Amino acid sequence: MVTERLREDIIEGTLAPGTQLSEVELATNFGVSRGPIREALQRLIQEGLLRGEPHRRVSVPVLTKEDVADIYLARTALESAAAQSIIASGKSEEAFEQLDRNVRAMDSAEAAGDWETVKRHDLDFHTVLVAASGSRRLQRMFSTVISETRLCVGALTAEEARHGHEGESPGEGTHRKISEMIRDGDTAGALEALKKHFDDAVSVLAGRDAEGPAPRK
Amino acid sequence: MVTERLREDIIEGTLAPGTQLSEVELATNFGVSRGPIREALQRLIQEGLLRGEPHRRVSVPVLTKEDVADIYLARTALESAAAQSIIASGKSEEAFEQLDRNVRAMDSAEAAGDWETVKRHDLDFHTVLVAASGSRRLQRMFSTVISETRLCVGALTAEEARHGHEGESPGEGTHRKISEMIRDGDTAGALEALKKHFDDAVSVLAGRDAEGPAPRK
DNA sequence: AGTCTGTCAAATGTCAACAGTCAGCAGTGC
DNA sequence: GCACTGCTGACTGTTGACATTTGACAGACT
Repeated sequence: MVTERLREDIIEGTLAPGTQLSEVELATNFGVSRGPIREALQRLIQEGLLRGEPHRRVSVPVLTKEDVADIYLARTALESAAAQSIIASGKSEEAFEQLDRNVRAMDSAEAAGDWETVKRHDLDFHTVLVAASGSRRLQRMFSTVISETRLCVGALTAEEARHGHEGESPGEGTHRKISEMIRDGDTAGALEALKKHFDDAVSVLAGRDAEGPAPRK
Repeated sequence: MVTERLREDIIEGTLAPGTQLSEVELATNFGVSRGPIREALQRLIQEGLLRGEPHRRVSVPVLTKEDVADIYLARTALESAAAQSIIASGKSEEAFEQLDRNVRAMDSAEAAGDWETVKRHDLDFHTVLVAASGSRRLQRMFSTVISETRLCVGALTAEEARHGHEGESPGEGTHRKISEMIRDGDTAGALEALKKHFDDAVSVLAGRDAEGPAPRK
């Protein structure tokens, strides 16, 4: 339970990237001992939400452009495999049903201008996609990279997202396209749509934070 | 360090699948307190080498046929992505060099009849493949599934492996084929070779342990 | 006889205290 | 003035003991 709260704090951005965390401080803040704190930290380290070296304070990672690209490379691998698996095992129909529900929710949220909800349903869409594959390993691995993704897009605003897409087709439509490709059993098409979706996302995320020439040391 | 020893014990098969582990027992056996033991156990649980529920003893998982198929589905996803990434970023040459070294080592070990060494180089080949992609996430995720793979093939003998391949082309050649496909930049060919390699492996592993009709309860 | 409940032992989750290690800083020598 | 050495402080890694929960066994009731 303490893991959850810490995870939220990291993802929500309450804990800025680069922040160094002290075990005793966290322990007093959460009102528990250092034991549970250590477990939570270790778990989050293995999820990639924290970086930690022996005898050194754990810290919230600062994600470079390379990290962002890497995260989306990993997501491409996982979600492509999930889509292939879904189509290959003939579960396209029920997968589409669940996915479409998310797509519609996303659309209505966008129409209402509720950007936070759009983001949530976006993430949910991809989570549902991987879950529909029924693969425990895929889901386990995905849960870690989706956390890192949330870390990336946590502070992303609607304007930034729109800015990256300037002139292009509206990015939101690609979710619908992906789900329809899966429904139709078009593996190659689904993979292509997924890849394009992720390439767009990377360009948006890399385009914004011109966070200077990362401190060399 | 205690994590390493426990991991080895699990993978080597010293701890039979289904065994229930007690924290205090492990602590006394290793000569350390329960703290480090808990950390090690938690780490191994997140690696998939142990199963654990709250207030319940952790246990070595018994891998069903579905689990084996799932592990190899995950490996297909990861290694396919690695191969694609290697070719796309033009690192085919140096990747081939490293891979070929492993292939040759495997061949010589097989000629010498040293099956354990063959298995080790087999696993190393795939580890090198993923490492050559340069993706930290891919490597991180792969390290967990390769551990589970070692759990699968731990007790696999040369006869069992040969039995599964009866009549087919020698399974070892596929490694060479994969590395050559990567060298030549043939993405589709590499993916196909990988998939075939894994399908063979699954059929071998599923074919052996006719572990009866898994206890229903 | 079968089932249910009360009790008990063992194991896990948690806590506070101890030992070991690293970063920063003052002081000294060149 | 600059670099090196020794020290101080804080933090992590580890330990042993305490509370809480689970699983099982024995006994009584239907």
